[in-house]
Amino acid sequence: MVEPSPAGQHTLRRHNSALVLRAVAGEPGVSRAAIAAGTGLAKATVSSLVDRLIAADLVAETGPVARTGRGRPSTGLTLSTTGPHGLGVEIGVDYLATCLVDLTGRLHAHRMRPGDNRARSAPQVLSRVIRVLRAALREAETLGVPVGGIGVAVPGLVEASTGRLRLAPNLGWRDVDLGSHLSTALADRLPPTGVVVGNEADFAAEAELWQSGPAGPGGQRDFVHVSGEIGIGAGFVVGGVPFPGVRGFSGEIGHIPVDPNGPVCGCGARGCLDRLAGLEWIMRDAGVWDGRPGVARPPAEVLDVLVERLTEGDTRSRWAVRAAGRWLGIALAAAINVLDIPTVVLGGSYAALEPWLRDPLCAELDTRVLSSACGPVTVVRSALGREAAVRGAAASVVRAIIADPDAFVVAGADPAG
Amino acid sequence: MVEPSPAGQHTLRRHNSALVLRAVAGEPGVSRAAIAAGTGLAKATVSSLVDRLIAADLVAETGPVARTGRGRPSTGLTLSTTGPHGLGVEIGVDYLATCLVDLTGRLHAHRMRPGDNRARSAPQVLSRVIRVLRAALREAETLGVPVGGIGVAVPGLVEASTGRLRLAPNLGWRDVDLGSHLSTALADRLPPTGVVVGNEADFAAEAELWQSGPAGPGGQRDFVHVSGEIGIGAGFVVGGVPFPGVRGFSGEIGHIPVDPNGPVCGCGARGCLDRLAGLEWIMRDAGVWDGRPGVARPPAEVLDVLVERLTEGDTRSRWAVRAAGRWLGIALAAAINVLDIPTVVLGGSYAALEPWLRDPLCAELDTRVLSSACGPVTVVRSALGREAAVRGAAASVVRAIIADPDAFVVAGADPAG
DNA sequence: ATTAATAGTTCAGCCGTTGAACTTAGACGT
DNA sequence: ACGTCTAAGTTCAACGGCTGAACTATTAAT
Repeated sequence: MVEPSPAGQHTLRRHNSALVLRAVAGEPGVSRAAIAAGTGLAKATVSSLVDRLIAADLVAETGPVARTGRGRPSTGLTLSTTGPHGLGVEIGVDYLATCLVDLTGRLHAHRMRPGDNRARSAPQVLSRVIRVLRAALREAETLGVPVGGIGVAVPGLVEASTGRLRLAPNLGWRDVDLGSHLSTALADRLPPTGVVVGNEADFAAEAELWQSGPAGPGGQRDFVHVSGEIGIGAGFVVGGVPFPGVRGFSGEIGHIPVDPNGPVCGCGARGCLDRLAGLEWIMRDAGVWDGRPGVARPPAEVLDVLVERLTEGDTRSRWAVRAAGRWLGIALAAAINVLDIPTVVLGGSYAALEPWLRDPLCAELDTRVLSSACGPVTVVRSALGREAAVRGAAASVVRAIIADPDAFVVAGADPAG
Repeated sequence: MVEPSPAGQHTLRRHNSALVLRAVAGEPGVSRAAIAAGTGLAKATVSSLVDRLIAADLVAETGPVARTGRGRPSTGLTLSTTGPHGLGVEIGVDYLATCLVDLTGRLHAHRMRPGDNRARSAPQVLSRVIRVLRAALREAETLGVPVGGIGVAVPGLVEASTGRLRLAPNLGWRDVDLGSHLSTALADRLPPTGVVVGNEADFAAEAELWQSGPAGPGGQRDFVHVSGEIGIGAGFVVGGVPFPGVRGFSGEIGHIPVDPNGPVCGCGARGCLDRLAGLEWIMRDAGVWDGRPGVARPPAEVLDVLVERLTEGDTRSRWAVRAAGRWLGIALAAAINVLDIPTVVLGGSYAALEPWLRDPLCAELDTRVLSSACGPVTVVRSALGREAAVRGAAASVVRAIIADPDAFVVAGADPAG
């Protein structure tokens, strides 16, 4: 929704600060003059804004030299690497991951702590999350970098307005008020932006957007990022901005009915995509894993075994992945007909399976997406691995700062000076 | 996308003008003082902005009296009924409709001209559209009301960036540059806002939003409006704003695959919703119409026959509509899992069938929408009939003016003064 | 008639942006 | 080595829009 608030002079500053910072982020090393030319702002304005951004340690000068040709050489500007960092946590089904990224998106610290979270109660896991976060905050302190905010990725429906986790089937959680719980527990060290909770698939999409630079994956700033794991989720990016849906529950493509009379899914419905193309079932169908679904997860190595067999040409594995590709194509055709986002990024474990998923997937998309008559649906493979969600959680903090730096500028200007 | 343009003082005016105008639109009869209190702007600012809006004839004073109690009585403000009007045209499969609405959304003139457009070539239909538009413009002139812009509703994929109609299966058209064609043909009488082409389902959703007041249907400003006719389309409204998708092709729920191995649809794919729950097929299955699909359309009265039989309790009709309701539920479950818009408005011919569609539809939604565990999906019936699309086309013109009046204010201030 | 209360206007002041003039700093040519 | 040229960045008066306080206008209540 458009903000229904009055606009004053400070609104201009805010808007233009964001504009300038975005220019710096989009083209590291730009000069003030180039920003002025690119944005349409006057040189004087850009200088004034840049000074403030430098004072807040969001932007840094790369040094006074940057030879171009004739005339006074320009002073390059970049996002400050000593500015506020984003701290990301992912509460996975069988691990806890953290990472720290700077304003440019570069990874500074990454930790992975295995351990089945389904075996523990929500409070147990939460106190572990708090310990892990405190450790990460300490680590940032020893590294000498300030933490701007914390992003928390969870595999479930997160209410955007409140930060409550409403439903996490794979964790077996319901109605956990993650946002305020973590905020109060960390009240003594709460970073400026606070704690933002979100869905892992949405964060993964954000990481993809970040990783692939300002142009986005495949040169697109609009894409569907599919996180294919045990459960299948999607994150949407429209015009370079995440689309969270009304309440934040968008992207649950794992529960699109692709075969209305098909097998029963864990959610109780019949023929959900999760049940027909989820990693667990692909592995069962391929015969690379014989665990019962939902009881214990296939270990990460099983994916490697599957890929190996696929490479060798194993018929059963190939058949299983082809079938999954077709079902995925049907679900994505539904999603694209609904949303009109003609680029698909295969992420998570699907990235590794892309060579074998691609053809059956594209075949379904070509016949079933109405707008494919007006231009093909592009399918690309994610550049990021399984750490996409954590990185996205951390990056979302940083993205929020870049999208609206002014609050941070005035807040940061006081203690800095 | 967020606009990457610099913000100056004029941007403030623009934003705040829209803010004030929206306040007037949302609560007809408000005083300047109430607007100031409601928006947070200073009284002086509101006065200044209102004066400009009155000068541009977007706002009118209702007369200097409006007794409240003690103190100086307030001067009520409303949207001007003599201000710019929106002219809407709908190119239906077997009719051409026009209408004229004022800033408040009230219908001033409405014409319906039957005639099968599939029998004619696109240029033939276009010249007829131009004649019809010229007639409507003359009529507006004799009524003494200015026309602010023209909205054109078409049953097909319209490229938002260019106004080109890329594909209209039910008309048999491909790649018709409606926008620029109409603009040049009407160049001598082109209204300020020009010509905007859009999908009929999107416009219908916009009409629904308008009709149901600032709160939206069912008190929601987020909903999926389903236009159920021969083809099934949907328009999405998120936060009170239409969601057009990346290229403007969103909402093609008629081609969601609901039964991957089902019957072949006109688009070539198998088991599309159109083929299983489109009006033509409901009528065939119900036995109220025996025309061959796609050859000639069932006349409008057939719907009345169907409704009559349903009311009488005819088993075959009820069975056919129940089946359609289930398929529709499956498709909408997919859409809602993707988009997270938990309110469905049944529009078009589906509005008349709502009593019989409702139960099977809701049953599917309850089991198949993952987030239904966090709150039920609401299903309501549209207040508007089949004229929703034309009205939406006209209303979209007016909505654009209200959303960004400033361009109109400065443009209108010159010739007015 | 006086007082109280509310609506709307006027005006000096503040703030951010702007464009022009100015300063800075290196490259090129002789 | 020196002056000239070019482009980057800064300074400053001016402009436009918002604001709060003071002021006027208009009605009800005492």
